[in-house]
Amino acid sequence: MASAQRLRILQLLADPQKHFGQQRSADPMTFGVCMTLIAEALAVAQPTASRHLDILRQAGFITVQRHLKWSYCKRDEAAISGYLTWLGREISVTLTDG
Amino acid sequence: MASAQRLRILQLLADPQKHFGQQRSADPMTFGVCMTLIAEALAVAQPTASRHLDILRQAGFITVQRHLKWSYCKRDEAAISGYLTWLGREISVTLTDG
DNA sequence: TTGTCATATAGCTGAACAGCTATATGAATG
DNA sequence: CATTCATATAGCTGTTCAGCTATATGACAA
Repeated sequence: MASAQRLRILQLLADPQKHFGQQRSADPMTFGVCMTLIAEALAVAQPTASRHLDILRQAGFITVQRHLKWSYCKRDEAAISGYLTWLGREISVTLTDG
Repeated sequence: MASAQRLRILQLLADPQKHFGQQRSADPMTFGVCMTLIAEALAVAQPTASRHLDILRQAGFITVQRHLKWSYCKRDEAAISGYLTWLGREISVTLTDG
């Protein structure tokens, strides 16, 4: 699931204030970040970002919350860390704390 | 780096005794597992397995030790768990112990 | 109800990838 | 020195994937 671009999205969303502080419609920390800003940050066209974000959503790594005309994307921390734990078990590694 | 087939190889090599107990030329636990047996276990042609194993070796996840006419593959536990730790930091997750 | 804006979908293209067969290499054996 | 066997390389094919443009959708604003 984790292409380089999708990892990058998860990285950006880990610090919304830093990367998306310019968002005016809603607080990026509380509500999440709208897709257009994410597309800009990745420097890809809007449909490209839309597809990446949809895949992340299907995989459960982000939630997408509609409000007015925007879709706000936010990390699902439990799902992300759960995935890493699963991956560690899958290849029989005892993870060290990060 | 981690395609499904390459994850599968790491899984198989996590328990050499169980999956490659039939290896006669050397103890799979101590020396590693030869490529032909891995190809059989994956049910792919020998060159296909050879490429996967070379990629795993380049990535540092396995070591390949030549002895007589065989190449014995073995997990590099430090590299694997180091990778997972790196991945966790990369996406800003504090890993839980597995 | 028309226009505008954010997002989604359709459909295309080129690159990367995993599989295969055929063949080369290199070491050990007869 | 020829043969055999494990592995590597070359080269092909079909599939997946990430990007794009064009266009549809759906909601709010005028």
